[in-house]
Amino acid sequence: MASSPQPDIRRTILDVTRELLIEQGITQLSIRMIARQVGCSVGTIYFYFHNKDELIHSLIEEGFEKLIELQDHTEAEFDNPLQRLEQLCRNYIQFGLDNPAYYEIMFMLNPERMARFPAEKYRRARRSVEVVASALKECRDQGLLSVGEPYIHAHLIWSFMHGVVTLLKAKRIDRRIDPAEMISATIRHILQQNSH
Amino acid sequence: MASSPQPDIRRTILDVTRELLIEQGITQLSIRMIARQVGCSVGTIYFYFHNKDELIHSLIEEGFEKLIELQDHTEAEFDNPLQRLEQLCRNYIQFGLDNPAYYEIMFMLNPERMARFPAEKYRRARRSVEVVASALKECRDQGLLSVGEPYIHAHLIWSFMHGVVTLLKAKRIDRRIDPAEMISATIRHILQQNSH
Amino acid sequence: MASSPQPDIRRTILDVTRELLIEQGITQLSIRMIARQVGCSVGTIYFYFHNKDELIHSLIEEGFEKLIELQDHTEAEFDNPLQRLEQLCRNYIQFGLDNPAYYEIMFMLNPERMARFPAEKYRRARRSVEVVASALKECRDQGLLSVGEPYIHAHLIWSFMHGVVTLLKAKRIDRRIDPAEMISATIRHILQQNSH
Amino acid sequence: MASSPQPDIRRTILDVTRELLIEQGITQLSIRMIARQVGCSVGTIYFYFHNKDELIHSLIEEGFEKLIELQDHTEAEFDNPLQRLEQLCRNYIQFGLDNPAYYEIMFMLNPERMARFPAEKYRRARRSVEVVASALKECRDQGLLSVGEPYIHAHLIWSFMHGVVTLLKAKRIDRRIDPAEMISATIRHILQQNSH
DNA sequence: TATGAATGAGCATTCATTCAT
DNA sequence: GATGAATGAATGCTCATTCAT
Repeated sequence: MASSPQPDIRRTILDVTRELLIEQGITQLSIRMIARQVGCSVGTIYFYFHNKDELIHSLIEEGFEKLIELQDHTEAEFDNPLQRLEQLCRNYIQFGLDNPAYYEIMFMLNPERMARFPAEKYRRARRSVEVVASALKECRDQGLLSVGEPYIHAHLIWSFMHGVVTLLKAKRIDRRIDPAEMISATIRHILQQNSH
Repeated sequence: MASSPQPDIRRTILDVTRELLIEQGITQLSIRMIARQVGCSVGTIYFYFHNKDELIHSLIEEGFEKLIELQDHTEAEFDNPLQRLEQLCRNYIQFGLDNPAYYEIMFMLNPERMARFPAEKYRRARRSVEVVASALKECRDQGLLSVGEPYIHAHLIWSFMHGVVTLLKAKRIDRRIDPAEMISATIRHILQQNSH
Repeated sequence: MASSPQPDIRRTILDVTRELLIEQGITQLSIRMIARQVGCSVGTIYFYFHNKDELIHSLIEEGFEKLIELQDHTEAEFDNPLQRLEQLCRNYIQFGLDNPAYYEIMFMLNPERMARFPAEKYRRARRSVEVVASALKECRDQGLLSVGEPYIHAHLIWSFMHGVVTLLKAKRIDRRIDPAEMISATIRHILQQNSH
Repeated sequence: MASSPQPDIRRTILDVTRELLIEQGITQLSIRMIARQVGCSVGTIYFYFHNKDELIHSLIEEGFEKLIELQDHTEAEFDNPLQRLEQLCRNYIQFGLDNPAYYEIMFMLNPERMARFPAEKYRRARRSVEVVASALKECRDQGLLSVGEPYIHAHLIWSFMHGVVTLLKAKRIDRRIDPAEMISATIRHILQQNSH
C-alpha cells in the first residue's frame, strides 16, 4: 500500500483508518499508525483532517450516509410493511456485520465518555429507528403485528438487533451456533413467528 | 480515601479501578490514575498485580463471581421455570445497569482485539446463558413457552438483553423513553406476552 | 482581508505579520498563521520572502526606516539642541509604544542568540544614538547641559528610554502609576530638570 | 554531565535549564533538550516537575529569592540611605548581568503574552522597587537627594537600570564602550552626581 | 510491603520548508 | 504568480513497567 500510486490519499486515509479500527479498536488507533499504513507522513494526514477527531467524525458521517441510504432505498421498495420490516432488519444486522468499523463508531461509542463526539453527532442514528417505527405502525394498523407504541417497540427491536450484532462481532456467541441461524431466529422473533 | 487506614489495599485498588472504569472507560484508565486515587505509589499496585491486564482480569473474575452467584441463587429459589426465567432476566439487566464497570469488562470487550484477555477468560460468561437455557427447556417441556432449541434461544434472549443494557448504558435510547419501560417491555417480549 | 482585492500582497503580508507579532510575539508567530490571516497559501509567502527570517528582516529594515526618518526630520526641524533633544526622546519613546512589533524586533532581540539576525543588521540602531549624541554635544558646547562624553551619555539616555519602553510595553510598571507621568518624568530626568 | 554521578537530579535539571536559557532563550528551550543535556529521560524531568511551566516557575521563584535576599541584606547593612541606594542599584545591575537566565524570566517576559505566567507571579518583582523607594524617601527626608514622589521615582530608577542591563545583556551597546563605565555612569546619574 | 526514581516508547499536534503544477 | 500537497523533524506530554532500596 505504501508504494502503489495513490489517486486519492484522503480516501486511502479513511479506508486505512477503517481497517485499523477493526483490528485495533478506536482507542489503540493512532495517527502514526495510520500514516505508516497509508505510507505517508503524519503531516499529510493533518493536511486532510484538522485532527484525529475530525477524521473519526468523517467516518461516522460516512457510515450513517451508507446505512441511511440503504434503509431509505428499502423503504421505497417495499409496499408491504411486514416485508419491509423484515428487510430493514436484515439490512441493519448485515450492515453491522459487514462494516464492523463503521458500526463501532456509529453505535458503540459512549458519547458521555467521549465528549468530543457530542450526542448531536448521533442524532442521525435515530433515523434507523424511525424507519422501523414507521413500518411497525403500518403493520399494526393493518393488523399484521400486535405491538405496543410503535416508536418504543422500534427501540426494542433496535436493541435486539444491536445485541445480536455486537455479540456476534465480538465473537461472544458460542462457536457451535451458526451466526446465520442466530440472525434468522432474530428476524423470526421480531416478526413474531416464534414457532420453531 | 488516601488518608484512611487501609485494611486491604488490594481491595481498595480493585474498587478504585472499578470506579475509574465507569468514569473513564478502559482505555483512559491508567495505573498512575489508580495509584493517585488510592493514595499509594504505582509500585504498590504492581506489588498486588503483575500488570494492568492482571488487574483487569481480577475485576472480570469478580464480576462473573457476582453475577453467577446471583443467578445460581435465583435458580435455586424458583421452582416455576417461567418465574425463574423472568427473574433471571431481570437480574441480568439490573446487574448490567447497576455495575456498568463490571459489565463493560465482562461483556463489552472484544477478545479478538484484546489478545491479552483470551477467550477462555470469558467462558464463564456461558454460565449466564446456561441458566437461561435450562429454564427455557423446562418452560418448553411444561408447555409454558413455544421456543426452538433452548440453548440457541437462550443466546437470543441474552443478545436481546445485552442490546438493551448497552444502549441504555451508552445513553443511546431516546430520552423520552423511560428506561424502566424499556426493561419491562424487554421482559414481556422474552416471556412472549407481547399483547399491549 | 481574505476576500478584498490585494493590490500588494507583499505589503499585506508585512502588515499582517506585524499585527500577529504584537499579539503573539516572535516565537509563536508561524508562517501558517500569517498565510491564514492574509488569506493566501504558505507558498505565496515563500514567493515573496525566501524564508521566515527574511520576512522578519524586512520588517526590521522597515522599522528602522520609520524611526530614522522620524528622527532625521526632528533633527532638521529644531535648531535649539535642548528642544531637539527633548523631541528626539519623546519620539523614541512614543515610537516604541506606538509600534510594539517594530520595537520588539528592532531592539529586543538578542542577536547572540538569534544567529540568523546578525549584529550588522542592527548597526542602523546606532543612528538613533548618534542623533542624540549630536544634540548632547551641542547642548554641552552651549552650556545648556552638564554631561560627560556625549556618545557615552547618549547610550545612557538610550538605555534609560529603552528601560521605560520595555517595562511599559510588558505591563510591568505598577498599574497605579500613569504611563504618561512615567514618560514625562523620564524626559525631565534626561534634561536634568529633576526638581519636582 | 551525562555520566557523572548525580546526587540531586532536580537541582541539575534546574541548573541545566538555566544554562540553556542563556544560550537559547525561553522559546527555544525544550524539555527534550534539557533531558539530553542532563543525561536523563524526558520522563524523569516530568517526575520532578509537573510540566514545563512549573519548571520555569521554580526558576523564577529561585531568582526572586536570590535577588530579594541580596537586597534585604543590603538594606540591613547600610544606615546611610545614599550609600544604601548606591549599593542596591549596584546589586541589581550586577545581579542582572551575572544571572542572565534568572533576569530574563524574572523581568523580560511579557505576562500578557504568556498567560501561563500570570502577573501575580511577578508581584515579588515589586519588592526590588520598594527597597529603592524606601531608600529614596530617606534620602529626600535627609535632604540628600531632590526627588519627586519616591515610589514613582523608584520606578524610574528601576527602568533606567533595566534598560542598561537588557541592552548590555543583548550586546546592543557599542563595543567601544566599556560596560563597567556604562554601569558607573548609570549609578552616578541615579545619585545625581552628573558632573564629569 | 511499599516507595521513589527512572526509562523508552508512544501519543497528538505543529512547524518551516519544498516543489510540481 | 500562486497553490495544494507533502515531508521530516520537532514539541509537550503520558504511559506501562522496572527496580534498588
